[in-house]
Amino acid sequence: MKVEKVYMTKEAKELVNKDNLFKQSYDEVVASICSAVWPMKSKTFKINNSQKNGNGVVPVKELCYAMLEDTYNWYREKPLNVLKLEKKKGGPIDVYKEFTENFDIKRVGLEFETGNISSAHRSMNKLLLGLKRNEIDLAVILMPVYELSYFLTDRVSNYEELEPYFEITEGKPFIYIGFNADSFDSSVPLIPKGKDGMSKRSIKKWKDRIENK
Amino acid sequence: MKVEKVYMTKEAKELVNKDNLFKQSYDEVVASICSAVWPMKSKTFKINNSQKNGNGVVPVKELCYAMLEDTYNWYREKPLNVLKLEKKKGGPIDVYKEFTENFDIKRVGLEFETGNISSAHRSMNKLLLGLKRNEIDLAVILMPVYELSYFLTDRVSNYEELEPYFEITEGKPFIYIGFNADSFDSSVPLIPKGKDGMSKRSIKKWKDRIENK
DNA sequence: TATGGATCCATA
DNA sequence: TATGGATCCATA
Repeated sequence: MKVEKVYMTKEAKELVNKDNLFKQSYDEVVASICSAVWPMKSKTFKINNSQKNGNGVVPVKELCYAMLEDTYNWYREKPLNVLKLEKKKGGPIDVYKEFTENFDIKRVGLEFETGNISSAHRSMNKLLLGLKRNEIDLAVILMPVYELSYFLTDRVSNYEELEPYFEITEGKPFIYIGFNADSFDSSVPLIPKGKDGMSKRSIKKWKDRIENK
Repeated sequence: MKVEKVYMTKEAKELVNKDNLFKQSYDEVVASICSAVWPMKSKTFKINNSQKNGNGVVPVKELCYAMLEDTYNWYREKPLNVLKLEKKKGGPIDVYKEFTENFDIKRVGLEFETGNISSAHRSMNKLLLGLKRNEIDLAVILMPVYELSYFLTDRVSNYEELEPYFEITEGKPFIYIGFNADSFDSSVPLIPKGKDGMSKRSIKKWKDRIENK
């Protein structure tokens, strides 16, 4: 996969340009999404472009998650304290890592969005809440660009459709990353839809880290 | 239907409490949602509570829209200029009215949310964008409370699930209204799902108003 | 039961 | 084609 479009708010640019830990977090996210391939044995991500909305989305995230968790030690499903402690409703942040150097700690929250585009708005709002409550220091949203989403399940999140709303996060350290397939090829297998594509790899959850302490 | 939970940001309270036009807009929304009934000939809204997620949602909005449009002259599908003029992606605001008195004009945007809860986040963000660009002066979101949503299509928007995110709109004039059925009754018909419930009533669109000028 | 998601629909 | 929505799924 390749990164095709990136938008950083002014605040995010500052962090990434001037701080090594934030720079590292950004680089890890980019390296992880770039590591995704299709078909499984391929060295690049080729998408079957023979039919609009022909491919499912579930396997798309697998290799990226694997690299974030296994290579870079990010954690999955970090609950927001604001929701947990105040007994409010709401689920965890998708992917999370604390970068430390001496006594410095930088917390980065990432949402990998392949759900319905409306779901990307919830992700934005969740990350906004995390920033507002000072539970993360940088927010990142990863999603397909339009050109790729055209061949995935109808109405999945895509960079271009969320773009008009980027300005809502002005003043906050927010990064939006749009990725695309490396190539389009009508001869590669379609990515299966439904549960067929579910991976069984056990995920590296924040909860488990906490409990094992 | 009855209004069961209401949250107004400080800014919204000020507007509604101190300004007759804003007060009127709020009253019209409340009167309209309260006018919804089920079954069709009934005088109140009775929901079949015999099975979780048993009822569809489409017909729920019909009477409310009808009253807003026909009795109170609200318009449907008002495009945001920020999206239209700047050629950005994005659809219109669901319901809209300009209240005028002498040279005073108050613009109210309303989203009636019965889609997936994630869709309510998009509605929030769209209204935020409208406020930010000074295209509306007050934002309102109408949705079922949890107790009612339990008997509607799985995962529809509900007041309680959006509630933790209300604080994102702090500092903006925002009103959240949660409505509930008047009673629960396992003998009334289930509200049909799918296209069966579609009404054919032609809606009062902002576009048409503009074009008829 | 709670929550993020995946999928396909209806209409303009 | 574009966009909001409606519906049901998978997992904890």
